[in-house]
Amino acid sequence: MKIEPLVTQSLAKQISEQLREAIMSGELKADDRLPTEEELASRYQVSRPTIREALKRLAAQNLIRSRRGPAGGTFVNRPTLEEASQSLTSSATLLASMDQFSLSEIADARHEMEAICCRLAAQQPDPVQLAEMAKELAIQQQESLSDEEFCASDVRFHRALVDMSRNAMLQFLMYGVIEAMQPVANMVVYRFRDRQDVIEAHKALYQAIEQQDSLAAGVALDRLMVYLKARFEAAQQWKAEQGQSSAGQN
Amino acid sequence: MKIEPLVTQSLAKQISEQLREAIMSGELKADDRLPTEEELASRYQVSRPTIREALKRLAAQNLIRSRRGPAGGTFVNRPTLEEASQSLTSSATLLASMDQFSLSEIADARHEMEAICCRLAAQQPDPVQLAEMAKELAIQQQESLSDEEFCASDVRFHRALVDMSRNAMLQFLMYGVIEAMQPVANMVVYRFRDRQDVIEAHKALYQAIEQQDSLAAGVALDRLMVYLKARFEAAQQWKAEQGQSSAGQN
DNA sequence: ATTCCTCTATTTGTCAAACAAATAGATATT
DNA sequence: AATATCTATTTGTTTGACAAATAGAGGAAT
Repeated sequence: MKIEPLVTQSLAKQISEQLREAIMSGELKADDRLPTEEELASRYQVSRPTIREALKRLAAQNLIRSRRGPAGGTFVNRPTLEEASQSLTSSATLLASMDQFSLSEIADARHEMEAICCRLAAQQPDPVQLAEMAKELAIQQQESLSDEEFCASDVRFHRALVDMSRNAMLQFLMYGVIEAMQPVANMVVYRFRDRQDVIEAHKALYQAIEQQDSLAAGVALDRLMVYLKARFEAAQQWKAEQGQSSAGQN
Repeated sequence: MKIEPLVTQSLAKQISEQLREAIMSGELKADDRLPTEEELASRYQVSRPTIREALKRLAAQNLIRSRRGPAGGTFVNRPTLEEASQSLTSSATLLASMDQFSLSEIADARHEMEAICCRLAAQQPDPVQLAEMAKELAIQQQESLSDEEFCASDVRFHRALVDMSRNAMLQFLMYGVIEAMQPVANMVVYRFRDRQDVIEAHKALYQAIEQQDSLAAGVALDRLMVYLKARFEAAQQWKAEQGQSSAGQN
């Protein structure tokens, strides 16, 4: 006689799993409207709060959205690369904050992966993204730029580079990885001299890709990444020391 | 006069965001116990169902777990690489199912990224993972193996390779990417001859890494990946045709 | 004294019924 | 014809209650 483990999971969890399957399998397509909460409740033979908990689980994963009113209801979301990347970022940030991996590992992974993008980009650079990079390069040279704005432009510059890889999966991953480094990047104080160094590296990167010179692009990226990694580590150490001393003061 | 958009978000969403912040910032550490639902309700001045909805959102993201009874309650989860990779997989699968990117893009991304892992692994191969790879290699040569078991062993083989990169961030990403390809991989029917080809490539890969020959490892991986990609595309096309004809029959 | 059982208090899981708030569409008014 | 109002529908939130699991305390039997 085989004893089955019964279903001891909460009803809400089971229902949300079922709906999730339906969405993933394509049974429920983007922008499809789900039955009303009341109808779902009667169909699953549970109460409305239980249905609501199930729907909230899905909403937390950005799989559905809800609107009130007639013609309102619950609809299947079309996931965007952007949102998916953000959830990847938050996973990575969480893992990092729980010491599952270090920031230097993130930096190394980014370095390696961006090198791929560099190579792919240099193979057939796209004028649109090239123009984007040039634009950000110009922005970065404005001396009045705040540190936040400089970082934001830096992110856009690298995203344009990633876009040129013409591979959406790589984009999805890289957006997430780049984003995951922002908290540290924003901690770095860019003095005038530092910005100049970064901009020079960006320029070299831009020109190499424009000229379809993957080798030079790789070299320029290496230079930039090694430089950034050193800055990150310094910033992180500084932060650790601050934490130490302030902890000591308490 | 500036009109602020007020807070039109649902209470549950706001609360879950606040708790999420607390977890991410480290204010709430792993295995910490949250206040009871009732206490949270009174603290936030909302009803218990609202609190529950907020908690369910977090539960859906694997950030918390709940147990009934005294000494029960809601606890902060320690996220694992494994779980995070699974959520990455499901994001990727979802995006793919919604045509945000194609399976060939996933395959290409995996190819490029696994090449990185190969290079890193060959730099300083780890005996433990090498033994793991050898073990899986032996398993794959059993002729009685079912297709599913062959695929599962294939996954473990590649994961061992990825582990040798000694970079947890790359592991996290690669586990997800490899997993994202499984639905297609499982569709492929491996005839005897095909398995032999795959095993040969695995052998070459294993030996190259063992001998710290990154170049040879790269070549072996290229061979394997090109081969697999061709098989995947064939399987995918076959599936599309099946869908077409069965759709016509209905 | 030790082991086992039962009982109890605590906490999450589920339900029911109701009202609030938003909103699209119909209807009435100017 | 344009605008304002009403109404029906649907999600958002509250209250109150009971069910189910479970850790720990206390008692009974060996």
